[in-house]
Parts: sequence; structure tokens; C-alpha cells
Amino acid sequence: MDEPKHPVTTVDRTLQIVEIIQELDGAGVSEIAAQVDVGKSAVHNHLNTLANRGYVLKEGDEYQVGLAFLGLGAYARKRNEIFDAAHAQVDTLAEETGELVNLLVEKNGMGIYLYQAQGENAVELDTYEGKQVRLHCTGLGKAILGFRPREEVADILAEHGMPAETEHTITDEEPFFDELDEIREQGYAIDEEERLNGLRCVAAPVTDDDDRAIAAISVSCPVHRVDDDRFYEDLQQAVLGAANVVELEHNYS
Amino acid sequence: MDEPKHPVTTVDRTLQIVEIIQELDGAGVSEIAAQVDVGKSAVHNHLNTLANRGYVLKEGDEYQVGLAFLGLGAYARKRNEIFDAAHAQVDTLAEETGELVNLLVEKNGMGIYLYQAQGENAVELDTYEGKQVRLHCTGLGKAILGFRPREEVADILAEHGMPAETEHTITDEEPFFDELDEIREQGYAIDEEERLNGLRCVAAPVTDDDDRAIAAISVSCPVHRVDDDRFYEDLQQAVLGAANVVELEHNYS
DNA sequence: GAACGCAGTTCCGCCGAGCAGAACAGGTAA
DNA sequence: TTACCTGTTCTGCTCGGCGGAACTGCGTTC
Repeated sequence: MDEPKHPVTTVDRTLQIVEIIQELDGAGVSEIAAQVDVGKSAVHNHLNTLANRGYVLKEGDEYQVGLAFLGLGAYARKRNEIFDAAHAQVDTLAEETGELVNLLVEKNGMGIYLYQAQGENAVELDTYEGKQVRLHCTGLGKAILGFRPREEVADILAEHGMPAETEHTITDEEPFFDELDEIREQGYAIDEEERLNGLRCVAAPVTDDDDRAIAAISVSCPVHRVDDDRFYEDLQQAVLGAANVVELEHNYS
Repeated sequence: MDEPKHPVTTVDRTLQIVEIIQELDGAGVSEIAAQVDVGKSAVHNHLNTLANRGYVLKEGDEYQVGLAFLGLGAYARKRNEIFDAAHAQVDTLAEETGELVNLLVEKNGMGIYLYQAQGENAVELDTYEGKQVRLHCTGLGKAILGFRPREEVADILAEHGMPAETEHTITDEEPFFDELDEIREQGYAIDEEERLNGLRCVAAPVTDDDDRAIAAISVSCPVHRVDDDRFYEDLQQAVLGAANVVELEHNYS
């Protein structure tokens, strides 16, 4: 999305306010006003308008994100038919592996986590359902881009850039395209601390009839706990299997 | 929430727009403008501002609810610790019974569906995660109110009223309180077509250490398919069992 | 294939809604 | 008590959101 020609600043402000509440895990009027750079009376009016519809919740002297967002969020998620096909598979994969399992889709060149399931030993990460990430630095993103036309990938990289998240992030186009070729060949992607230090992932794409990726599934685990054997054998196989089941369910039903 | 003293009409309008998109399952600018009663240029500006942040998505000539809401919604849900404790139980209950299983919490005197899981034969309803309902007309709501101080219940009823949803809805305080007494005694609530014709539910409260309800779990099924034996024996037992497990998990961990 | 009708988008000028800032209310700490 | 935090209410100014008209571009229809 390019910048709107005539942005409605009031709307931007409201969204910003809610996002700040989320970020701070609950906040008061003054606290928010300081961050948004508007007077607290204005913030107060926004909050009360939002509260009236259940979009924020007043807990004493602190405001919290309201559950009304869940209605819209769950609806938006359900519209992706891939979610229905995948979420049971993601659950069982998490149970089998005991690790953190993710489902990612691409929207406007960015990756969005559609669903997560925690296994017994799952790592705690900064990811959450609905979170947006750049595609170039995650196993999930690379799995998707590996099964997209090279031209489209170039457009996405041009639009969103390839900033380094860790010292292992691939930040140049050329090696990145080489990596994508390899991913396409082997059918899965590996992320070795490219987005987060200490974290490795195996990710497999979910493709449609035309071999175009519409989503990706990954297992994330800490580098120090999972050795190469388990990583490249068990986990890789499990992820590929799950992705395959989802693919079948999605394309032929 | 009582009416804000100084509502921000622009915010209201934006939320209204998004809700309309959800209701219509995607809509165009003109279509929305007709319903909100503002010019389409204004609607257009709102939509583009929202789209810029991922809160709506442009699909050709039609706008859709964006996944950015999922981030806030999932966050809001996760803040209710009861969700973590309950959601696996709700899943297994759905699988075991094959029916629709719901998890409801109370916020500001209204019920909000926190989570749903569909079993194999689950009915398709008008409920969805994040949906708000009045407490007096659902099994879930009654299960919660049964384990709340009578005074608090009276306040809630006074604030939100007791409109009839079907011809079976209880619309007067006195019989309602009698019903709550019974619910408290037997430990579960029954809803026989009180919110929706043709639908019956068994609901059990999840209570905290002080025997105060913090949530409720229910199984919903069509009246014509489930006979009394299965309803009052199998389902009731299953729901009570699940609620109990959740209770333990929530209160002692 | 010209003409129409419908969509979304852009532009502009007016006026009312959102804002800042001050005053008020309530609660807590020194 | 005093001081200093909150959140809330109020008022008047002004700037941003709005309506409405103009523009664009895609399908349909004749």
C-alpha cells in the first residue's frame, strides 16, 4: 500500500493509540498522550469512543486492548481458506515435535503469521498471530518466495528492502536468489539465525495447483537444544509431511 | 460503558466502516458510503488510511477486513489467562462430542465468545469468536451469572435489559433468579432454544477460588438431532468434566 | 466502436469536529 | 495539610474531514 493521498489523521491516531496500548501491555491516558504527541484530552476522547464499542477496555486507571478486535481478527483469518485446512495439522505437528509451529501467509509483500501452536518445549518468541515480518529473513518467507516467480520476488524485495536482522541475514539479492533456487529444488527452506539469534527453523511451502506458494509452515527451535540429526531428519520430514497434507486438503476438497 | 462525553465521530465512523465490511463479507466504496451515510470520498479516505496499516485489504474493487486486526485480537484474547487454560480442553471436548463447543467470558456485563471449536457434526451458527451477546439468553451466560453475587446480576440485567430472542427466552427477573438458583445448585445451565430456535446447549461455569464464575464452557447442538438421554447424560457430563479440568489448571498452576 | 453507466479516485473550498490547554476531581505519598 | 500525581470535563479556536463535483477507467449495451 502506498501512502494514501488524503489520510484521515484521526484514524491513524486511534490505531496508533491502540497499538501503543498493546505494546505497553496496558497504559494510562497520560502515558499514551506522551507517546502520540497529542493532548491527553484528545487521547481520552479516543479511548472512550473506542471503549464504547468494546475496542478498548478500561481496567481501573489503565486501558487495555478490547476483545472486539477478536471479532474482526478471527473473521479476517477465517477468510483465508488455508487456515481451515492447516490449523489442525499445525496443532498435531506442534504436539508431535514439542516445538513451536507457525503458519505464515503473504499479504502485500509482507509475511503475516496466521496461526501458531506451541508444543511442550516450544520456545517463547516475539512472534504472535497477526504479526507482520519481512519475507527475506525467515524460513517461512523464504519457503514462500522460493515458489513464486522470480520477478515477483524482485518486486517484493525492492519494495520492502532486505535489512539485516542478525549477522546471518542474507542482505543481497544475488545470494538470496541462489538460496531460493536451492529451496525450490529441495522443497523446503532453512533459517539458521537469520531473523533471531539462537533460533533455527525448517519451513515448507504450501503450494496451489500451479505450484505457487500460498502459505508456509515451519517448526522453530533453539539452536542449542536441537542437533543437526534431529533437525534435518525428524523435523524436516515432519514439516514436509504436514505441508503436504495441508496442500492436499486445500487443493482437493 | 456509558456514552462518551465527547465522542470522536471519525473514529466511530471508521469502526463502523470496518464492521460493515465484515457484515457484507467485503464491500466497495459506494456500497459502504450508502450505509454509513457519508460521501464516498470520505469513505475512500478512511479505507486508504486503514489499508496503509493493514487493517483493511484491497482486493480488486472490493475492500476486505485486514489481518492487522488479528494481531490485536489474538493479543486481547491471550491476556485472558483463562484462554490458555481452556483452549486445549475445548478442542478435545469438540472432538469427543462432535458438536460445537464454546468458551465465553464476561466483560462489562456482556458475554464475549473467546474461543470456539467445531466437532465433526457441529452446527453452523451466527456466533463467532469475539461476538458479544447478552448474558441472560444463553446457557453460557446463565452459567456465569449463576455463580455471581445476586446484586451484580441485578445490575447487569438492569443495564442491558432482558429482551426476548425467541419465545423461550426468560424476560422477567423473578423467574430468572429462580433459574439461577437452580443452576447454582446443580452446577450447570441448560439453554433450550432461549437464544436461537432449534438450538439447545449445556453450559458449565469455570469458577475461581472464591466460587465466582470467570468463564463458561458449553456444547451446542440442534434440538432435533440430540435426544434427552445423550443431552442430559453424555454431554452434560462431558462439559462438567472439561470445565473442572480447566478450573484446576487455571487455579493451581 | 461510440455511448453510456457504473465503479473507484482526485480535487477543492467550507464549516464543524477534534484539538490544546486550563480547570476540576479524586487518590496517594511525603 | 500540601503537593503532585492521575483521569475527566469544559470551552473556544482552527485546521482537517467532509460533500460534491470532476475525472478516470472498465464493462455493457446498443
